[in-house]
Amino acid sequence: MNDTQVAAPSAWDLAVRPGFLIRRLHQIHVAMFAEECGHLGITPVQFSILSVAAAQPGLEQARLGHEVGVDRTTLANVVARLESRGLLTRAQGAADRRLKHVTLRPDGHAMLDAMAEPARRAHARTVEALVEPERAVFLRALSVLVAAGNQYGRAALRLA
Amino acid sequence: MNDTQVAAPSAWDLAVRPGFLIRRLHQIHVAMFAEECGHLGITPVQFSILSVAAAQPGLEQARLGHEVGVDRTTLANVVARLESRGLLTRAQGAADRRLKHVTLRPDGHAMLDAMAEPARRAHARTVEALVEPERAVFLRALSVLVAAGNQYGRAALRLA
DNA sequence: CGCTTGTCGTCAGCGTGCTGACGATCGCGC
DNA sequence: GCGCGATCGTCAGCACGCTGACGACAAGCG
Repeated sequence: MNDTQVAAPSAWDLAVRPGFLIRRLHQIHVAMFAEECGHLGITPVQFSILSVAAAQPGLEQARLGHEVGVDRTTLANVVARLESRGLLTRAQGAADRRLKHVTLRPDGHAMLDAMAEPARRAHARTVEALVEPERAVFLRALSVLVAAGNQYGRAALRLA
Repeated sequence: MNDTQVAAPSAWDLAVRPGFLIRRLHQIHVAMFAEECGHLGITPVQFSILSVAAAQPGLEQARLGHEVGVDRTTLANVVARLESRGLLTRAQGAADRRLKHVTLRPDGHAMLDAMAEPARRAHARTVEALVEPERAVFLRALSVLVAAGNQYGRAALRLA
């Protein structure tokens, strides 16, 4: 071990800090997603929201946020953008008037269809550099870490 | 196999999309980092910039951005914040007057010292849920993916 | 010398993600 | 019925990260 004194910054290279690598990989994935899907003007988060909204029509914003791991404030912004583009609608709840139910419109379904193939490519390319035994291990480890840390932040997933 | 028609969104669960997991893990790490270091008012990106600026005093903004994988526009914002807090200085270059050389001030070094231990904990906790053989494999895979995708986006690392 | 090309820092603008706060509403206990 | 706490959506404000554009400057070329 070293003296706790030794804080020589180059000794603790950025490239070995897990959080640093995760941030960079996220940037890389977003760039690849933009390359594949940019012409459609949809971001990864918007794609996730459309996917869940298609699978569970009428879901209210709070639950939708839990499904996609998006903070309710952020979700309101993103959904507002998608609504203004005519991809979905927000309807105030009848039983509980606090809720706003989100439902895809035809353009939203069409967008999902158009995105299926390019989005699949973007996700595949993100982990393409790993050869097969490692890739599966990596993705499993990723799932483990996300499940373990799910309670952190405002955007905890519902996790079934 | 399915008809390409079948776009049933729940069939392609969010939780198996690599990019989705990476985004969530990044959120989780940021939350853990805030929990450990929030009282110091420093974010992960700011910590990376301070680290590199300490190791390579006088580095200009462009190179600094390449070292930390931060777009030059974003870097200008972050550095401006750190400067306004007195943690570093920006000095216009003498030889090349386009450049702005970034150098840590004493408060910046003190901040790095104060952050060393909590930041180390935040990074460790991010991958804590993996037991040892898998953790090393995961981190190596992360490095491989970052190296492979480094050229994407505006924030490519210099990679030695 | 002047022109072109390229780099560096900056700006405006947008999207994601967080905090802290607020009004509106619901459910519970009384 | 009424108040109390909890929840839902929203707002203001801030930090990252990107695009496209711009002025300032450097370096190469004719």
